[in-house]
Amino acid sequence: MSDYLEGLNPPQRAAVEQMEGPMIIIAGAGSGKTRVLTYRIAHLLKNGVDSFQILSLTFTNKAAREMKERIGKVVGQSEAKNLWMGTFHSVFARILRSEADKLGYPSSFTIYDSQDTVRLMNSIIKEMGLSKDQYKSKAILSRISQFKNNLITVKAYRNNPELIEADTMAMRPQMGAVYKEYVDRCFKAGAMDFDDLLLRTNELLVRFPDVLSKYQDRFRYVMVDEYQDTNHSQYLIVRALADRFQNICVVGDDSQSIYAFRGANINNILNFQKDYPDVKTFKLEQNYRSTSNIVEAANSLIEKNKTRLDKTIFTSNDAGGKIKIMRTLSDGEEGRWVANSIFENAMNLQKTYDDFAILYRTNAQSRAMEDALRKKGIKYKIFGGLSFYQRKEIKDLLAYLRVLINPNDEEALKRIINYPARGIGETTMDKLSVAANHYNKSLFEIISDLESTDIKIQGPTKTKLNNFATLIQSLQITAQGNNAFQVADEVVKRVGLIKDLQVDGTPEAVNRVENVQELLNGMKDFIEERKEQDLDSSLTAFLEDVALASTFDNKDEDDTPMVSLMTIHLAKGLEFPYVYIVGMEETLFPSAMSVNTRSELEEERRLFYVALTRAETQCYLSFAHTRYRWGKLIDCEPSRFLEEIDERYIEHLAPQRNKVVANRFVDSGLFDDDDIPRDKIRFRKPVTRSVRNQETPEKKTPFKQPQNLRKVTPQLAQQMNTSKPAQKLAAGNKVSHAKFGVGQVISVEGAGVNVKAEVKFENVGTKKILLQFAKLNILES
DNA sequence: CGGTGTCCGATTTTT
DNA sequence: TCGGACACCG
Repeated sequence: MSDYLEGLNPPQRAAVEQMEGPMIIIAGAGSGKTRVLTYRIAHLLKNGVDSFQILSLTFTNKAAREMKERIGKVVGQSEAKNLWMGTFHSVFARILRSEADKLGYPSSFTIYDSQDTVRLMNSIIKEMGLSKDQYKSKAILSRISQFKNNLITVKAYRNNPELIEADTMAMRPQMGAVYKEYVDRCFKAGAMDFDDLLLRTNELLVRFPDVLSKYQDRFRYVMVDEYQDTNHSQYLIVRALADRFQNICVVGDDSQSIYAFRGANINNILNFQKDYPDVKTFKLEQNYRSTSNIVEAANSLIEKNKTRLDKTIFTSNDAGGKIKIMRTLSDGEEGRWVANSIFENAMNLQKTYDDFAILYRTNAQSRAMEDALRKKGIKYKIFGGLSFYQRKEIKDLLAYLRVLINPNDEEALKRIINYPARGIGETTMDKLSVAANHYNKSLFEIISDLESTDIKIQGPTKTKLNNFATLIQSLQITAQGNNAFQVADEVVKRVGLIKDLQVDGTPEAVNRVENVQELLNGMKDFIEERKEQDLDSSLTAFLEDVALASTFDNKDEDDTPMVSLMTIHLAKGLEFPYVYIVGMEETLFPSAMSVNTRSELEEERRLFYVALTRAETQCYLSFAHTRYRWGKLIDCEPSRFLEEIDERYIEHLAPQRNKVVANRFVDSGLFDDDDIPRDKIRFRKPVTRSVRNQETPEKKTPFKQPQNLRKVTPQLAQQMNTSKPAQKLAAGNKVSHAKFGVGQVISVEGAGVNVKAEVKFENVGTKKILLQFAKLNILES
């Protein structure tokens, strides 16, 4: 019956059995945190708490799903399915839908993803006539994100001279106006961005005490996982909800806080004890995951951080192998070494590729690894990067669906209004925008009732717009009473979304058609799954799921063992027997952006700590002396983090470089035991080299990517030149052109349809002209 | 209006 | 080095 308590160690068990009151579980890496969380919920349920009364917030959808499943195994699936469990964003999106009218939003509001917000910001900056160099949309958006996560509304911003001053100093005096316009436009479009899901929840709870009261009463037990990564906005929500019953349990590890860059506030966990004076604290300090060498190495590293909670991770696991450090000359060699090492380990130790992971600081580093793995014939999968749902063809279809549900969704509408091409161009769109602004209506409202405006749009264009409106309206009718899959299928057919692609026939087009097909299949699965669980399976629900899905939520259909490649951020919460952490170099890891302040550097160190503690059996670190970055070959120095690990736990695989004549490489001094102050060396900027890499470029073999993974740029088959050369044109020829007049050919380049000539015209100067189009008459050769 | 070529910026991490 | 945004021509 309560046998689930048996396998727990004393602190774990104590945490599980503590049901009431505020509590914090400080859970070191690999200390069985998920287990404790799972069992604690099961324990609550077994002790008479209603599953509807438990709210459990996790960091990823995947974590939520897994936990739900595990709880189901203890208490039964039917009981588990009523739990409110999910990410902050998905749980509160759900609540916001049911309360949307209070905030003036439609319950079918759209969730803008980052691509949508960038596009919107671009148009705002353009429309406001601001310089796009001073107002970089990404920078503006991240500033706005900061505001929102700290509950600084437009109004609050305007009343805050300090912020205004700061933005003025940063050459962005219009920041407030941009912020206002952005918020207004989202609101008009019935759209929320990621931050709005939290901000609007706060608004809801503050402005409507009865709503707050309702959810306080409902969620008598609140649990938050990865508490160290919550931002201020999330903090306030949790606090408000738990205020009545004070049954709040947060779990986290300050040493694994790695999301400060997007607003996570490590003080939320550091100060939890101050927020709830009668808090009960539980520390899970025994690591069950890794060898003691790994645990001790990680400990010796994280000790270098000043701001941390007091805890000591220990393990009774075997010592295992030491952390192995490999030094290579180039990033290419690093890749080859990793691939070889994985190959040999898999062979010698009888491991499958699932047991291996390659972790890196930046996505760009994956390329060298991919090349090497591919060459070695090792299967791999990349997490992160462009997700399935971000692909053009998928976004196009989703945009149609979004418009059906919420025609005011401006970004979706702009995306599809002329795709497939309907002859509705920029000029028309500009006119519509102006009208929308003038009449304070959405674009779609204007389009569907052109007559009531004095908009000057010509007959043919008018017809096109009317046709578009009719198409959408009739699809909207289809959308009623049909499920998500049926609607999408209908859209594909009626709109002719994949027609061009099917005709096209290039491998790339075929792939796109397959992707669309896969989305349709995905929708079928979604509907079935949701129905089984008695959950909302509407189109709205599907779109929400997609908007909040992360790369991890892709379902893996291919189960051949593959090496996992991902950024360290993505690796949090995962574990692998063999872990390779690559690119251990200054300015890469720690990132050049993070070495200026202590807190940023400490976050990088925590990131490294997270990376190390992913490894169960063996951990490898590698760095290269040269690396291609920004298309240039640059010199690199070993990361300072390498020498922050206690030597006792380290083994160098390559001869150290101090005594050898390292001719072209300036000695970084890393392995020297000299007395030169480290800073002097470390902060030296890498030198850009002009020397080209001597290695012969590897020939890329066509490679079929596994499903759902980041797409490798399709290698378009070189277009064969079947058409006859347009003209026999050579340098020196005298030619005439209808528009440019007479000139002399300077050079001819390119092949087939791409033949172009550089011609120096007497009157208009030098032009490059594609012979396929331009009619050049040869006057003299 | 639509397709193609050119130029510019990106590379810190993402729910 | 590569992809996206923009300009320009037909």
